[in-house]
Amino acid sequence: MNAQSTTAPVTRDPDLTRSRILEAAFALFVEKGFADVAMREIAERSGVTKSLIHHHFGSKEALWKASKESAFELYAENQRRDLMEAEPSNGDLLRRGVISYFHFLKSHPEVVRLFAWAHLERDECVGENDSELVRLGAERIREGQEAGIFRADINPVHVITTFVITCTHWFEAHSHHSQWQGIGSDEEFLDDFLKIFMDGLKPQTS
Amino acid sequence: MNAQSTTAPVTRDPDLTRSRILEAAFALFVEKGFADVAMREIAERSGVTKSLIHHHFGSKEALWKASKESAFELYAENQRRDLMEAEPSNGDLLRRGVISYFHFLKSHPEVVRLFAWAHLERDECVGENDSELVRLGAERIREGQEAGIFRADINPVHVITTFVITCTHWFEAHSHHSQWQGIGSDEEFLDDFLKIFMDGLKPQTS
DNA sequence: TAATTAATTGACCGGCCGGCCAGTTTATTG
DNA sequence: CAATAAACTGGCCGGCCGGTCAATTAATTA
Repeated sequence: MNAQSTTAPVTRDPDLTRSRILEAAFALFVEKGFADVAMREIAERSGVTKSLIHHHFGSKEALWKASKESAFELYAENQRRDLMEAEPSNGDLLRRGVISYFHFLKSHPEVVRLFAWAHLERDECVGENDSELVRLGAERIREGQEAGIFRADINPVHVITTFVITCTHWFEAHSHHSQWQGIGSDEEFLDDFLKIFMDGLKPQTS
Repeated sequence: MNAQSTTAPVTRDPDLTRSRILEAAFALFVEKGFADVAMREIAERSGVTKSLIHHHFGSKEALWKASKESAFELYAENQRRDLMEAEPSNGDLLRRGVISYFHFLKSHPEVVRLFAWAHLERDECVGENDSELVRLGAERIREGQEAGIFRADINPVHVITTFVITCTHWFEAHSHHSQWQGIGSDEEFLDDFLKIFMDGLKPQTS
């Protein structure tokens, strides 16, 4: 036990520091949005000086942007995997896609909330980022339409939009409709939505 | 032209003042949310002193609450009218309800945004306020199910939830999906959604 | 009209905001 | 090992924050 043993053995790891800051900022932004988070809070939560945050990220805005980007990475990674796995093009493909999307959102409420904050500040990069994914999804729908699996009188992009919107807002406004008498659980709602959605997409006889 | 003619003829109207303050606050809260609005801005916009706002409303939080309530009044008034007009119970009733709801949101973006802010701060009064409306709507669906107009294997509340969620999020996340290549106009999306929704609700043969 | 009440003002408060800067300490490099 | 760069700290800045208060002015009441 030498003289220095009382002070922590200070070893530096800039990458770890950076990620710790981002992690803390992310959590706070998710919870309270950009305007209501103070740099001081982020500093405290990440166990780091306020100045050090500026050293690594430059400004609060930059940190906010980085948070949004890391949320989108989570999102995009999952979506890409979904599209890859979706190779076997049986009729059930879309159904499984919706279920997978729903459960991704359910298990990643941070992403849902961060996107919601971004929407309110009319952030456009969110849409830029996943437009390619939507394009791919819509292409699959179009194929299904040509194969006679889905009705052909609907814009394929609107098919994707419909289920994306429904899943997203189900979780985004949970505090709202969870108070509605008689409303079911996540799974029960998903089941009912899928009945309407999948049957509504069938080629209509009449 | 007497000596006082240069100074404004100061006549007081507390009610007008109050509503001017609320109007300014409402607009700012809609645009930037609670945290990012300063009392000073509200004062400036309404042409009134900051102290006077406190005199009339007490605090920033109270003004925020008043804004949310006035948004809900707009919302509820419209919904009630919709339900009243919906007396003739032909099969087309639901379709017209959805269309009406969609156009209400389209013409009241302030309401959409204020509700979105409220969701993010996990405000629960929004849901409390319209749960009665949802109950009435769900009752209509249930009647339709008993009459054989709608499929009976779905929770009526989920039918209401599905279209409310879709319409709301369509406008809430406009900045997001408006960037998706090939997406249509408001009306085109509504048409396509209605095709899926209405046909998905029909009693299924298979 | 005198007295009381309510609307309105401007100056002011402590406290927090994001950001900066001059330093110290550790790591890297030559 | 010396020198340079990078990580990191604490203290400080001007400015804005929501809120208060005493004083002034207009409306109401007796």
